[in-house]
Amino acid sequence: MTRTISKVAKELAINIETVRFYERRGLIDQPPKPELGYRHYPDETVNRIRFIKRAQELGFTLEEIANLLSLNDRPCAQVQELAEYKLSAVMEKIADLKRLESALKALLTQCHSNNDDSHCPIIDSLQP
Amino acid sequence: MTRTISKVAKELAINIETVRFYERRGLIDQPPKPELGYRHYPDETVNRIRFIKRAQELGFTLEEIANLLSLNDRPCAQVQELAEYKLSAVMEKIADLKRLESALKALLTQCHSNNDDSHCPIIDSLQP
DNA sequence: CTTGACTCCGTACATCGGTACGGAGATTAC
DNA sequence: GTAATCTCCGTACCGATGTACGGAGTCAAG
Repeated sequence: MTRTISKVAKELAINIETVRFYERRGLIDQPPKPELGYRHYPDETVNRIRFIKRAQELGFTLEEIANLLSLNDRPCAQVQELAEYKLSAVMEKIADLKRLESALKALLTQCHSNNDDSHCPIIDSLQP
Repeated sequence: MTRTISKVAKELAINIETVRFYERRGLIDQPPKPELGYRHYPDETVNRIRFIKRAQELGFTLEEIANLLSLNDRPCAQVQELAEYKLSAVMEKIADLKRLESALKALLTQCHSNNDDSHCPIIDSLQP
């Protein structure tokens, strides 16, 4: 059951280089190099990378994920704190984007009621 | 009325380096260097940078802004198209972030009804 | 005239999350 | 046994938007 790096990558549908990158970042351990042959990767590594990928989907950065991994079996309160911080960042970003959405919609509305194609309300709004 | 680069930067509350960066990117022209002394920047440059900054607030990238600038006095339809594309990107991003928001909120709710601090539902949810 | 502030220019560095490359050695398939 | 594939390792690069640095020239105030 020797799982070389390419097996890991295939299993997780990621790039070999990404696995190495996570090793360099200290997110996963690099297994020892045997006297003969290639390194082989335990289940734990695969599970850890799955953890990383799921946490990424929740919007955590690799640095925050390193943090989460080190908190494993640590106070739930600390994990909560990180999640709450992330939630507030997400909510703020949503608010920003909604403002942007409104501004763009308003400008487009102006364009739609404009019948002079050689002159654009959006461009006007950007002028000094 | 000589406006050197630092005057431009101060007037717009940006960095000198940023002005130079926009020159390198071709977003603004670099004024000719006089035989004696420093370059001086016309009103037009200041206005152009204001345009750039406003367009950035609407979420356009520098590349898109270069596009907008070149469209100045061009068909409104082309500007609209860019704005519509940008609007749809913004809306998609909002939808993504809302999904994320829900997921984080759900996890935090689980944490709040958890009374064992040494064990965290969020961490559990990330495990294989 | 000297000192300090400003400009000019090219280049390198920063972030974030990877991706690409290249050469040497190891392994596997036929 | 030989060819094709894989691994290992270090390093460089991507895109986006700047920021920082260093040395030489220039200007302005006292």
